Amino acid sequence: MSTEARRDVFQAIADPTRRQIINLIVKESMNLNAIAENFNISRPAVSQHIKILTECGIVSIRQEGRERFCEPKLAALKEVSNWVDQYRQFWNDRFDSLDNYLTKIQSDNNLKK
Amino acid sequence: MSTEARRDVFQAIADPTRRQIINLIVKESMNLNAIAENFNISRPAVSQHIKILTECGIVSIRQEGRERFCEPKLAALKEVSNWVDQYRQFWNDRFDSLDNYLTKIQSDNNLKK
DNA sequence: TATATATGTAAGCATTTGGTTACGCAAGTT
DNA sequence: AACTTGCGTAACCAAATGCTTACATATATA
Repeated sequence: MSTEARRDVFQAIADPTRRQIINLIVKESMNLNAIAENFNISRPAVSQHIKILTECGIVSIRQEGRERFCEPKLAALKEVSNWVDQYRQFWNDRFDSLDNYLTKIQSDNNLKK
Repeated sequence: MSTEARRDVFQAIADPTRRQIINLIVKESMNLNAIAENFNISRPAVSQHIKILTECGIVSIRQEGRERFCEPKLAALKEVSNWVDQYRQFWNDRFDSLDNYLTKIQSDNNLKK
């Protein structure tokens, strides 16, 4: 994790631990120690994951006394949703079952030219 | 990219170059050199990206003489689609506009307990 | 057959990533 | 005031990532 970098939602969700963190706090807002209890990694490691999630807008922090509660801001996942949605047709159409839909798409493209 | 590792769809799409490759070949099946022409990185670098995409099932190769055409198998993105879909409600519901839907979810959870 | 083309792969390298331990500090508690 | 709790961050480290160049191999083509 180290210092910093350009944070990106796709990169943020690439890590399985971070996906698990999202899945945890979506059920219930949790403070950092509570989150860390669910993993075998150290508390600072979790803290760094949270930092990444915060930096790319997937998580927001609500301070409450000395505790910091993590809340998901899942609208940040819209970017991923939009990206993947543009390809949805390619596995939903009737050619899917024939396992040759790609060839079909290919020939469609050729027709357009 | 290096040698090998446990390939994962989420990790595969984390790289912007790989997302661009997907976007290229979905329009038209292309061989490796044709793909590489679209990037400023070397041909072997593209080859390694293709390898990763192949290993996690997003791309398949159709050999044709000495050329190898890359075709997308976008059903592999289903995993991403399913993952992100489970959170879709959290940015589609009416609380979204109030920007406090998370608080709502939180209180819902509390009620259930 | 000799050459050109299309590609894979190994080796090397700088950077990033994900983890650790050690420490510091603010906010509660005694 | 002294102690405990919750957390951030720095320093360090091993492994992974993304790239390069160099080379090998298979398939056309002249």
